[in-house]
This record gives sequence, C-alpha cells and structure tokens, in this order.
Amino acid sequence: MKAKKASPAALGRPREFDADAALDAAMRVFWQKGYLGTSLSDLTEAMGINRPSLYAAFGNKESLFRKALARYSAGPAAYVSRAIDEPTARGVAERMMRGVAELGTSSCNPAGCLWVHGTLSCGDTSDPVHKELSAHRASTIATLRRRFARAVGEGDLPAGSDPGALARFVATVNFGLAVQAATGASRAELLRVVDTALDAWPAGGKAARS
Amino acid sequence: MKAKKASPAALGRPREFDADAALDAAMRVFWQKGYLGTSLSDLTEAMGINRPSLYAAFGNKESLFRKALARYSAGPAAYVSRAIDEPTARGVAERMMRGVAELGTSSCNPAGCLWVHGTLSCGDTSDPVHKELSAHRASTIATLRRRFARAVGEGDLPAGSDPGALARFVATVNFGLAVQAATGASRAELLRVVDTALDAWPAGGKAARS
DNA sequence: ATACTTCTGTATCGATCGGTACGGATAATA
DNA sequence: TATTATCCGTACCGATCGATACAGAAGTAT
Repeated sequence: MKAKKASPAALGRPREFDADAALDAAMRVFWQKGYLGTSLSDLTEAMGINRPSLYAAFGNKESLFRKALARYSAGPAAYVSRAIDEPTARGVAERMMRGVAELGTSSCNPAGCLWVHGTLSCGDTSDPVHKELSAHRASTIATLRRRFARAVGEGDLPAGSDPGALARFVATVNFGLAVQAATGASRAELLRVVDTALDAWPAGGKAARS
Repeated sequence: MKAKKASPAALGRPREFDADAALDAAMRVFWQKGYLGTSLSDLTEAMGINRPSLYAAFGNKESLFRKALARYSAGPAAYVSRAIDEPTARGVAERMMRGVAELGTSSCNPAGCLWVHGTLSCGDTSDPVHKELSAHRASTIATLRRRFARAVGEGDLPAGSDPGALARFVATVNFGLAVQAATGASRAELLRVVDTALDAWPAGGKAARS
C-alpha cells in the first residue's frame, strides 16, 4: 500500500520487513484459526517478525485483527463489492454465493471465511470485535437490500418481491456456505448448494414467473 | 437422569450438587461463549461448583464440552430428530429450518447454535473437537440425504431430484440461520428467510411442478 | 465406634496468555 | 564523524489458562 521510497525523510532506521506481507500472513492465520484461536506466538511465527515489531507496526492483537479484516475485505473478499455491480439481481445473488463457495474452498487459502470465523471465535456478544463484525453483517445485508430494491424499480425483480427478505436469504446462504467450507465441505458440493438456492430466486425481467 | 436415591450402596460421601443441572448450566455457557471463549472459571461460576468437583464429575474441559453437546442434541436441538419424522420432505426441511430459527432467537436461551458456535470456536481443523463436530455435520447431512432419497422413492419429491443436494441445501441454510442468530438477527427476520428458502423447494407428491 | 470411601474447598502447579522495558544495532541527517 | 531517531532481539512482566495435591468433612459398612 504505502510506497517504500515515497516518503523523502523516513528518519531513523527503516524497518526490515514488508508490512504488507506481514499483514497478509496475519490475515491468513486469523482466517485459519479464528480470533481466540490465534496466539501472538502464532502470529509472530507466521509473519516472520518478533513481538515488539508487531506491536510497533500494528498495535495490539485486536488492532491487528481489524487491519486484517480490512485487508480481507479489500482482497480475498472483494467478490462482495464486485457482485453488487452485476447487472441483474440474480447475477448479484449468484456471484455472492459462488464467491464465498469458491473462496472458502480454494486450495491456496484457509478454509471458510474470515468474517464468519472471526465473529464466532471471539468472546460473547459483548466483545467489541463481535459488535463490529455484527455491524458489518448488518451493513452488508443493507447494501444487498438497496441493490434488490433498485432491481424491483427496474423491473428486474417482480413488483411484489421483498428486497429485505431476499438480501437476508442471500446472506444466510453465504454464511452457511462459509460454515460448511470451514468444516471440510468440497467445492463441488457447495456449488450444487448454490444452484439449489438459485432455484428459489424469483424470475423477473424478461421472464416473469408468477 | 440418574436417580438420587436409586443406587442402594453409593459408598462414600454423596455429591452435594445436581449433576444434571450443572451440565445444563455448562451447556449454556458453551452455547453463549463458544469453546475457546469459555474458561473454567466461567464454568465453575455458572455451575455453582468448584474446580475439583467439576473434574471429578465430568473430566477435563473437552470431555465436559462433549457431554454438553450430547445434552444439547437430546434437549434444545431435539427438533432435528423430530424433523426427520415429518411425513413429507418439505415438512422435514421446514421443520429443520424453523427449528433453528426459533431456537437460536429464543429469549430464554443464548443466541445461535451450540454446534455452529462450538465448531468455529475451537482451534484449527486439527483440533479433535473440530473433527468431531465436522463429523457430526456430515452425519446430519447424510441422515437428511437418506430421508430425501426415501421421499423420491415415495413420489414425495420429483423423480429427478438430487437428495444429496437438497440435504446440503437445508444444512447450509440452517448453519446460516445460526450464524445470523448469533450476531443479533431477529426471529421475524429469520422466519422470513425460511419462507424464502422454501420457495426453492421442488414441488412433489400431489402437485408436481416441472 | 472404627475403618473406609468419596466429595468439598483451599491453595497452588507449570504453561501460556497478551503486552513491554531496555539495550544494542542500523540507517538518515548534519 | 557525531547526532538522532527508529528498529530489532532478548528477556521479562502480571494475569490467566487448564489442571491437581492435599487435607478436612461427610457419608456407608462393619
């Protein structure tokens, strides 16, 4: 992100590790082991740095986790924002669900989804991390709802459709796919689930159903 | 379960607490905080006993968690086995999904589902608890698959239906509902998701669709 | 009453947790 | 080259983790 030689000054000894690569490694550890399941020793080992360097560069464990979440959203989970831009509501739903199914079963990534794993692997609902993750869930659903409401206005979805219900349905299937991926379901199995879920999708646009 | 005065002998000093009530309390703590999020101090406080009594009666933390899971399956999550006995495949699916939606948002229970919360709140996939929970997931899906295969044979589902895909779909929605319940979704919202999911259900029996 | 068995409570174990103090090393600035 | 600011590595902090040793209390059996 930040250019290495952009800042002219950079007084003092420059850091010897790549902060981006280190954050990437931290993200993958959290992704695999969850928030509570990840210790600082796990992190420093995977990031290739020692503890004081971690604290100087990223703050404490919670702060590092939030940065890892942001990187996850902008990187591996970018399928979400790309899905919103699909031209049809059905395309949005399909891209959302296929996205998590493929990401969560990629052989070069940890299984499952960092958001889901992180949400359920911090203390109880009073934990600030839990609250932030719950807020993010609500925000994503709201974004989907607005997108589907637009589709109703465009005739892309039948007039009687409930955008909120459809948004929550897509989110629910996505969370379920993430849980299944985290517990060893195969990509082929999950893609069949996506197809089944899409059978529930209300026809609209050129071919209205009911 | 075990009667207090049934055994005639019971040599030595009898225990002063109700083991069933204590296990019930432990189950609820795990349900609310997850496996890693629950400490022994949390447990002893909720169970009203001290640490050596806990170890004598239930073994270590992992053993207690397994007993809590068994109690959860036989108690709050008994809707699963009841759902299997529904006369129609659609009834099975509906009862499964409504079951988790209502259980996970009950005001007198912790939010979410102990199985899902437990699975994602133990270490990584190498953890024995994680392996057992994954196996339980696979077992539940297999039971659903057999039930739906029977429904195909009975004409309750269309001949071309894929019982495995339907079973995984129902399980996926259930997991997703549990995640949503754990992050604060309301019962009304989740029941609408169930209705949306049931729109995907293939018509059969009296009213074949395609 | 005595012996024996089991439970309860305190007090503590070694290990690990997240987080830091501090000194030596390294580079840019002057 | 001297100064200054930052980073790296060791070694350690208090707190908490899961798990237990031990002694006294409370029962049954003889």
